[in-house]
Amino acid sequence: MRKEKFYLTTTLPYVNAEPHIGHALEFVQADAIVRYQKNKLGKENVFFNVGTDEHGLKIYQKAKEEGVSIQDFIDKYAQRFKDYCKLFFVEYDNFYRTSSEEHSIAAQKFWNACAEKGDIYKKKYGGLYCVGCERFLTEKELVDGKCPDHGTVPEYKEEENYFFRLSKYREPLLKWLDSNKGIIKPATCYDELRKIISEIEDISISRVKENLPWGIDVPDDPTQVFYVWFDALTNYVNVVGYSTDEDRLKEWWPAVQLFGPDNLRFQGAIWQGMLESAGLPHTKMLLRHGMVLGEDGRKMSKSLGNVVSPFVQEEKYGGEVVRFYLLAGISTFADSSYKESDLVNMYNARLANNYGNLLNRVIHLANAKEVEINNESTVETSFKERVDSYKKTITDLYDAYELSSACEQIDALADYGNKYITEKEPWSKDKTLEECGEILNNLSYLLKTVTELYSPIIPVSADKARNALEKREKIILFPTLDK
RNA sequence: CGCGGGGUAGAGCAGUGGAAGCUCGUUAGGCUCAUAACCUAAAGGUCGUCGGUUCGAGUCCGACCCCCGCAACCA
Repeated sequence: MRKEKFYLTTTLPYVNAEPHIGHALEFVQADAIVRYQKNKLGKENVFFNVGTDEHGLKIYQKAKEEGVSIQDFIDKYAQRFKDYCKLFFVEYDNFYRTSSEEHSIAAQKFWNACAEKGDIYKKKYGGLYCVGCERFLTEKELVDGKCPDHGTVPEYKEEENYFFRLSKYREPLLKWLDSNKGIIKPATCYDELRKIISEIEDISISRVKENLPWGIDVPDDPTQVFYVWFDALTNYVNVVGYSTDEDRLKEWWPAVQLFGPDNLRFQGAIWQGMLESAGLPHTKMLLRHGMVLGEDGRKMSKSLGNVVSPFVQEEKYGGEVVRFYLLAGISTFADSSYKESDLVNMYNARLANNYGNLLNRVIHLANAKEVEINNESTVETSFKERVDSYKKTITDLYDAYELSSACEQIDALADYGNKYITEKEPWSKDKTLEECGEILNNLSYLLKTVTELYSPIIPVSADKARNALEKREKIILFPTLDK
């Protein structure tokens, strides 16, 4: 019997700008889910893909603007994103780059698969074209009928592009969604996605190469290149062997896909249509995380001046503390504000005062009284049952991808430990050494459990805590932060 | 009437018909093993507004007000 496999992928950030706090949220959530699954299923049965989306007009333009070669430009940003992962302890199994040779080949094979299904056709497309921008503008972008960047009136121009027959999959996709209602989180997205699918039309999937040299060549048509989304989306299957290793693909795909609010259309509708066209199974689970808003509750933007820099935050508090806040403090699926005061409060309350402090209380007392701890076999049954019932609740939450709720329950378990030690008073002179030993051994089991459950969230500190507990070394893991 | 989410104690949130809750913060007391940490208790809300259904509504229905996100490439 085949062992259960777990494959999770994030979306691939588009590398035309520096990583922002939202990327951190997605990466960190993904990493926490993956670490939990690796603990549960074993590392070899879990696969974690991240990467960067490196084609398209904006990158082409940006590189030109900066006066560097496209290759240098994308290499630099891919590296920025790799470093970014390291900053927040994100350990991916693969970093996918859409500029790679293998990606081009696989994407072309994907195209051919859709073409063989009769789902790709050529069509003339007309629109307002700005010569300065070298691209079509939408009505919305225009200011007084002029291009906002160049101040010129765009001209009507026609271009012939390839289109993907997405409309053909409208009904099949609705059917799929309706018979898989639990496939998307949060559940409130279900109606939204259903509406998106019910309104999907065919989409343009290529650009004229003359206008946009930076893209993957369309098979058998040297005048056209892939529209960036159409190649980028295929990465999720390419990375696990699409077109190169059928067995491997079957072993891993479908994946759990994590993405942001603006990506519901692409991941939930377009990509699902593409999969169906190519004869591949649909995504296993669609997780749409929330948006990190500014302290004022609005979307971060330079003009509002409410942008939180992940680099400044990391420098100030350390990657793990920021990570903890993103996972425990920021709502997992709903939009929520990033507030530094909340970060400090939550860190102090949960990690420093509750968990960290309890760890020291137990280690310190165990050493002072010279009693045995870390003996699981002698933990009091009723106490163990209590701890294990918390553990069950928490692992259920992890399995449901409810990260912030899981964190809340881990905190509740540590809190139970603090109440327990206060009530039992193992430091009291009235207690025999035997009683004291039992109380502290119970608590060491609780701490071991808390540490294990926290390890997907704060992996480095969890390691240190495990070590400290085993060696009975007193350690200030989480120094209190000033407000 | 573009689509969607939301308005519950100072802050952040849970709660979808039956005695208003949680965390942080605040105040008071206790403890003293511990990172001025921990424990207990208290104060603090006419659940956006108005109307309706019901024996009973934060919870259902209607209208309205306000906030936020999205609307073919910013997670």
